[in-house]
Amino acid sequence: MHKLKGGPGPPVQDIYEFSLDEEDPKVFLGARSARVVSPAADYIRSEHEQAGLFSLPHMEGKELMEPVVAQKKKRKRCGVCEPCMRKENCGTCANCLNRKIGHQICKLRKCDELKRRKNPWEGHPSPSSISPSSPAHFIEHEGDRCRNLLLGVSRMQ
DNA sequence: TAGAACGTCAGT
DNA sequence: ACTGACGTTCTA
Ligand SMILES: [Zn+2]
Ligand SMILES: [Zn+2]
Repeated sequence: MHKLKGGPGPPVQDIYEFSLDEEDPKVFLGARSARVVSPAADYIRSEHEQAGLFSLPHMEGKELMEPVVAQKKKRKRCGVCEPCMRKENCGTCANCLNRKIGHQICKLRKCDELKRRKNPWEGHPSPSSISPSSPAHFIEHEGDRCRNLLLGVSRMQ
C-alpha cells in the first residue's frame, strides 16, 4: 500500500522486508511457475516428447511442478546502505541509459551489499582473495551490520 | 575482469 | 500483464 510518494517527509524509510532466511541455496520452490532449472529433467522431458514416447500431461494449462528443486533465491537490497537510500536514478549512468536491455538498477543506486557478498565459493566473483585485510569473522558478521542498523544498533566502528 | 546482454524472478 | 532488478553467461 502507501508506497511513500513524493513526500518531503524523511521519516518514512522504504523499509524492506527482512526475511530471516539469509540464504537458502537449497530447497526453494518459490519459482512462480516452477521454472525449475533441471537441465537433466528438462532434457529428458524434451527427448521423450520429441520421440513421441509420451505426450506430457494435459493438465489444464498448468505446468507440472518438478520436484527437482533449486534455483537460488534472488537476494534483495539491504535498504539501508547509501545507494539503497537514493530515491531516484541518476538517469545518466550506463545502466540508466540501457535499462531497456541491461535490466540493471542505476549504478548509483546499486546496493552495496549486493555489489559485494556473493559467496566466493558460489560463483565467479573471486578477486583472488576475499579482502586482503578482513578476517573471515568480519565478512561473516558483515551481514548483520544492516540488520543491526535497522534495529537501531548503529554502534559500530 | 569488467561490462553488456539476456533470462528470469518477484512485486504490483 | 507490466516492469524493475538480480544472477548468469557472453564478450572484449
Ligand atoms: Zn543511473
Ligand atoms: Zn543496500
